[in-house]
Formats: sequence, C-alpha cells, structure tokens
Amino acid sequence: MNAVEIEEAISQLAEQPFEAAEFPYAFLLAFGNKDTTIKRLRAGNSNKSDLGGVLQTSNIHIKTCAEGEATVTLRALRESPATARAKAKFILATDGVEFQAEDLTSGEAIICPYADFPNHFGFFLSLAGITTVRAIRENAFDIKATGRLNRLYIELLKDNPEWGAAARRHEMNQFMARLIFCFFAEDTGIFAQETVFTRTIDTMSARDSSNTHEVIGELFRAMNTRAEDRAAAGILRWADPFPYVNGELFSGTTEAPRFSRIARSYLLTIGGLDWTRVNPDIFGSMIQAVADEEERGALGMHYTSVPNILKVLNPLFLDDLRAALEEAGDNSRKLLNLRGRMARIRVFDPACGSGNFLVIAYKELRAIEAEISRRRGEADRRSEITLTNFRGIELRDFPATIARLALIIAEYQCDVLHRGQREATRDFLPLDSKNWITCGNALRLDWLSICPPTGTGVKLRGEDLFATPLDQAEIDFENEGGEIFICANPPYQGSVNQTPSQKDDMARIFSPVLKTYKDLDYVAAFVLKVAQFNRMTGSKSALVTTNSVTQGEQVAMLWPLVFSQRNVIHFAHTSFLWSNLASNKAAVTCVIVGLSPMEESECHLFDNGVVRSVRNIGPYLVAGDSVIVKKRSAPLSGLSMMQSGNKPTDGGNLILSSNERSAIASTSPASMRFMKRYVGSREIINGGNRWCIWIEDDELNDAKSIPEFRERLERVRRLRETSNGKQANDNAASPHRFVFAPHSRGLSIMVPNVSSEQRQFLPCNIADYATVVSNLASVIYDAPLWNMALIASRLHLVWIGTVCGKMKTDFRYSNTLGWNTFPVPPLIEKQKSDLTACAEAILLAREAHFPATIADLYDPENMPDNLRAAHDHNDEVLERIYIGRRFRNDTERLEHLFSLYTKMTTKPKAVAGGV
DNA sequence: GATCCGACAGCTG
DNA sequence: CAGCTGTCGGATC
Repeated sequence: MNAVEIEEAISQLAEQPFEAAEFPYAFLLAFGNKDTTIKRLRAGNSNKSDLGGVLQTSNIHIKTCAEGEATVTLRALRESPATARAKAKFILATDGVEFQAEDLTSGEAIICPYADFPNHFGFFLSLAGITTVRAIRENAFDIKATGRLNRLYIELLKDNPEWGAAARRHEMNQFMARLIFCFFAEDTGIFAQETVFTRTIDTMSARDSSNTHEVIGELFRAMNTRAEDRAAAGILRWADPFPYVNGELFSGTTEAPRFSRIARSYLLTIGGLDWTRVNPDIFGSMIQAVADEEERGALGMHYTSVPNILKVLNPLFLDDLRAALEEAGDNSRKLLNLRGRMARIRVFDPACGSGNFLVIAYKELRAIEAEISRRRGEADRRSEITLTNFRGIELRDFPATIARLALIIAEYQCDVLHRGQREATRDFLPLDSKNWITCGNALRLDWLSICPPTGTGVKLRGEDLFATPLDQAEIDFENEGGEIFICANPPYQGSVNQTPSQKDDMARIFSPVLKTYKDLDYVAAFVLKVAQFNRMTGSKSALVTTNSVTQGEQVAMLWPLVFSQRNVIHFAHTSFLWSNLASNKAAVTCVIVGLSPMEESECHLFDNGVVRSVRNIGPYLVAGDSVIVKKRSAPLSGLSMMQSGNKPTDGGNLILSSNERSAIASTSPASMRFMKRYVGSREIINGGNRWCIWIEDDELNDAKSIPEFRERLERVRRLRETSNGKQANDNAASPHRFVFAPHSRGLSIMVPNVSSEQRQFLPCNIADYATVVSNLASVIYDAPLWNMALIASRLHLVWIGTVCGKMKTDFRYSNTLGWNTFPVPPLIEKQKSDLTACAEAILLAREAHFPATIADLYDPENMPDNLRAAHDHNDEVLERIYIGRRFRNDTERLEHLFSLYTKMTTKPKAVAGGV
C-alpha cells in the first residue's frame, strides 16, 4: 500500500461507528497488514499483549477502553512489560471519543478527538514500512488531497474517455488545475466569499449530476471574462460574484467534462477539504502522479525533499545572498541594492517537474526580501520578485501545468506570510498572463529563447552552441547585471535503458562533439547543455545527478567537454542516498555538481555533512587537480594482464548448486569430469560452492549422452536464440560453451567485481586451474603473486575507490579503469620478490583462520590481528617503493597517484629512469 | 572480442 | 521489511 491508499483506509475507518473490540484489527488492516497476519493476531498466538489489547511484535500495542480512560490506558501501555519485550514502536489507546498515541522511539505523542486521528496518519506511516521525509509525514493534507483528486480524475476519465486521449489531455490537465485553483481560492480569501465555489456547484447543479459540467463551465467562463465585458458575454447572475482570474489559467476552452453522480460527490468532498493547508512544493510533486498511469502506483517517487533541494540552492546562490544581507546590516542603501539585485535574479529549472525547485527558490528569496523590507521599515511593501523570473521546462503536460499553479499558490502564501492577508488578497488578481513554464523537451528546446540572458526580450538563437560561440563581451552588456541560476534534478537513465527518443536526444547533444557518447547516462546531456549555457550567458548552475557521471568510464567522456566550455565545479556534494515517498525507495545514489563559467578562487566540497573550502574540485568530486583517468586495454605500469572472467549467458542452466551437482553425479557418474567449481564475487567473498557445466568442444558428444546436460544445453540454446543480445544469438549454436571463455590453466589471482565499501582492503584471492571464474570477477591468469600484493594494498583501494565506477557507494572493480591505469613505479626483481613475500604472508595469515570467509576476515570490526599486521606490512613495503616512507593519509596517497598517473601518461620516457 | 553499468535487485537477519 | 551487498546479461565500443 502507498501513503494515499493508507490515508483513504484510515479515513474510512474513522467515519465508521467505533467498535472497541474491532478497532485494533481494523487499524492494523488499514496500515496494510495482511489478512493472515490479522487472523493470527485474533487467534491470539501472535498477540503478545498482557493488557487484553493487541500487541504486534516490533510494531504497535493497541488497547481500546471505556470512555474517559484513554489517558490511564496509554500510561498502562507505556508501562507494560510486554510493550518493551515485544519492542513495540508505538502505543495507542482510544475510547472512541479521544485518541491517544505515542511514538516510543521519538517520544512524540498525539492526543486528539477520535474523529481527527486520520489527520495524524503520517505519524504511523512507519507501521507500513514507509519511512518518509519529515516534511511529508507532517503534511497529511497533501496526501489526502492527492488521493481524492486521483479518484476524481479516474472517475471523470471513465465517463469522458475522449478527455483521456492525447488530443484533449491538455484540456483535462488544465481542468484539474483550474479546480485546484478554485478550491484554494475559495478557502484562502482570494474569492471574496468562503467556500463559494463548492457551494455554487452544490446548489446550482442538479443532484443527478446531469448539468454539473455546465455549471462549472459557466463559472470558468466568468473567471475568464473581465468585469466590463461580462454583460456583453451574458455571464449568468450566479456566476457573476466570481472574479476575473485568467492568467492563462482560464483562457482557452472553458468546457468541463461530464460528471457522474459519483464524480459530483467526489468533487463536493474535495471542495470540503481545508485547502489553506496545501503545501505547494509537496502537493505539486504528489499530484503530478495523478495524470501519469505509470507513476500512479509509485506516488511521490520523484519527490525531492526540501533539504535536498536546499543542498542545491543554498550553495548555488542563497548562501551568498544571506551573507550579503548579513553584511548589509541595517544600512539602508546596501539593503536597497541587495533588493534590487534580487529582483533581477532569474532561476531556471530545465527539468522542473511540478516546480519543486522553483517554488522553494521563490519562497527563500521572498523570505530574504521580507527581511530586507522589515529592516527598512517597509514590511507590507509589495514584492519586487516576480514570478516571471522563475522559468522552467517540463516534458509532461500535467506537471508543467501544476508547476505554474504551484508558483501562483506560493506567491499568494508568501504575500500572506510576509505582508498580511489584506495586502495579499488586494493585489493578487488577475493573474499575470505570461507563461513561464514551457512544456517541451528541454534537450531539444533553445534555452536562450526561454531564459534569455537579457531582460529586454532580445533573443539569441543557439541551435548549435558549439558552432556559434557568442562573444562574451556582448553578452555581459546585454545581461545588465541580472544573474541567472540554473538548478534541476533532471531524469537519469543509464545507456542500456534509454528509450529511442532519449537516445535521439543524446545524439543531438553529443554527436557533434564526441564520438563515443552512448555509454553516458541521459542526465549527462543536461550537464553539458548547462555548461554550454553557462558559458554563453555567465549563469551559474547546480544539478542533482546520478553519481555515475562522476565515476568510472563516464568521467572521461563527459568532463573534458564540460571543461572545454570553461566551466569549473565550484561546489559539489559527494554521493548521498536518494529518499522519497515510495516504500521501496528508488535505488539511486546522487551527487550535486555546481558549475560555474568563471574562475572561482574558492570551491566548496560537501562530503557527508562536512564542508571543505578547496582550491579546485576534480570530476571525481575530490579536492585537487582535475585529473581524468581514461580506460586502457593494457596495464600502464608493467603489471600482468587482467581479464574479465568467463561469461555464461545461460539463464542459470550452465550453473549448478552443490545439490544439483550431486544429484547429477549420482545418476550419471560420468558427468563429474564436465563439472567445475564456479566462482564469482559472491563465492570469493562469502564462500559457498557453485559449479558449472564445462564441456570442451571435442567432448560434446560424450557430455550429451547425459540427459540432464542435454536438456540444460537445449534450454541455453533457446535462451540465447531469443535474446536481444547479438553475442547471445551468435553463441546459440554452441550452448555448451560460455559466450566468453578466457579460462586458462595455472594459478590465478581473482578480484570480485563488486564489493562492499565497508572493507578496508579490496577482497582478492588465488584460485587453481580447476576453478572457473565468472564474469562477476576479474582474473590474472598464470599470475606472479606480487600482483596480488598490489591489489591488496591501501594504495590500490584508494585508486579503485576514486577512478572506478561504483555500485551505490560500494567498490566496483574494473581491469580497464582501475588495474590498467594504476600507476606503479618500475619494479626491480628484489621489490617484486619482497611483494611476493607480502602476498604470501597475507594468504598465510588468512589460512590460520580456516574456514573463515573473506567477508568474515575483512569485517572491519573483527579483522584478526595477524591479518591486519600482514596487510600493514604489505602497505609498508609498497609505499616505501613509492616514496620511501608510509603515506600520511589517503588524501596524500591519492594526490601522489594522480600526479604519478599524469607523469606516466604524458611523459612515459621520463618515468622509466626511476621515480 | 570484452566490458561497465543498472532512478537496481535479491537475500537475510 | 529494512539494511546490506553483490547477480546477470545487454548495448556499446
């Protein structure tokens, strides 16, 4: 269940007559517990309550009671030993009149009339496994309104299928936006009489709903007609009290879809909600899901929390403005200048969704402006910050419509907050008619025409920004001091999952300037376009992106282009986990990169809550020079060749568990010679046995005499045949072979391709010739052991952690990016034999703890002393080879590696003589 | 022929 | 069910 569904279930529960015995079960059911869970609680075997209530382990202890006893009951629940024993997170007591609950983790409590408890449902959301951002939890209204509007939307489409078709989609969206505006306006004093919109529909439209659409249409028509034109337009008398609104919101057709009786009653219910409580930044991001079938299930998936938005906006420009405010103090002149500067600031979000970033930016600017006006003694002064300075582009029609509405609502709320209700209402209508949110594809639109660098309407056309670089002086002149700040959380999409249309967008942006761009994430197109725009207009920008564009192979594709546009990273946030409303959170790790086309003397690097002021930030988002490491197909430093492991592409059919292996072996003893040990990342790290079918070409007939193998090979053949992958197709005729099989004899060194960032050393191990290493690990075949000493070193881990890709924030090992690029001074034989001894010592230290796995041994909390000592010695020996002593810290390690890498890749001959 | 990646995905305590 | 940590196979070079 998502938050909206839970809210609906809870509201329904509160409307029904209170039944003391049933309430606890109904409550748990509303929070998404399964029927079987409830059944077991009823039967008593999973009910741990010692008070005759209902206690669900690790969740909640509920007890209903006689009237007037809620307080004592809650105390009893709090003090009950069973509550603690079952680790309950919440306690809840109610008599049907009063409702009391407490969050035992945070100590927060709720005491309210029974009928009001649905308004606090966010308090209990963690019962449903939904851990939300606090802002959302506290805005029950936005979730409630979204749920109701969602119902209405679906109901209307049922009766008016043509409104759902592409041709009328925009009208439908606009219709919904108008309704929302009217609900807001009638509750907040924008319409002179409270609830006039809902009441008029209720009284003027027939109960059978047959003319509801006509009534609404007439009201909309009134709001699109100026007072002086109304007589001529023949506006009906009952619609006349409604003011002229327009602002394009009510222009165009004022037709409304037909309403069923159900739809009409939904409409009236929604009108009855208290719309003063709407929070435009949250509401917008939730409501955008209503019109999108794919998103409806994952409500709030793209909600960007306010703290995350401020991570972008504060360092981009708000911190600077606040510092200027601080500096101005009470100096009237300086305050005036600052206000003038702020009035010219333009904020542009080329992927604005429902306008989250713009709304927050607007609110924050208004707060600063209000403080200026307060200090100047002009508290109720009209704001100089205009909505026209907040521009956005959004691909989907409904969010684009909502974004405009959200800004309008934000403007009104800011006026009420900073200037007072009377001033707000007086100046609000009619709405400005300019359109500042463009519905379209940001990667195809000309940003210069949507957010031109001058306020006077001169349009620069830049079809190909590279082909026609504009003269910087000219732009400075046109810009007249108004700053532009770009902020966005554009869509991410890895190359494999891009739609044909997205691939086409990528081609338009990158093909003129880069040969191999197809492995870039979709968001990279926004990064480059932003950098181009910065260079042309002098704007500064900050984007939330997937951390992939600052890692691994993408760095060498994207960042040279960004730097060639003379942009620098003037601030950055290193990887942080995304958080949103969905119960299974979007599994994505983000970074924030701030780009500036100016020379910045001071850059700010935000790393896990700590800010550092640094001279420069490189594309891997580490302090220091902007070194870019390129993939190599062979080692830079005379190391042994490392390869990918063997790739099955078998749908699991060539892979066997221990059980499967012994089952086959017992029926066909001859099968044993065709089965080899099979290891990938998981087996290297966590142990465990897997096996694979390994058949040489000349043994195929023998192997096929075993029925189980015959069937498995047939399944592999079918799978490869029907695959979309060319390589799989090509190998369909030889299902007994892995599609890629470099397996060879001899001692191998294996490195898992993915492993946890928790470990202080990269896991690696050796294998004998009988082992098949999977494509989830990299291998050095027939390996001199000193190679392993390098892999196991702290230096290598620091290198891999910086220049390779990541899985979330976990290490992802790559031969081309990490091993082949690893800079090592030339090694003499003595050094190699020292390192070999180090590697042997590490293996021996591990052996002393047989059968502990790598995961056990390298658990950072419980690493055995002898193993730690062996690694310490290994690092000592290796680091002496680099600089004659231990490095002081990882920063020094990385700086040295980067500088050695730069030397070795630019002047390889100079290094050969010794470092 | 060989990889690097996933607005991820599957396991486990 | 939430934290943890690495599968699998394809598009791309």
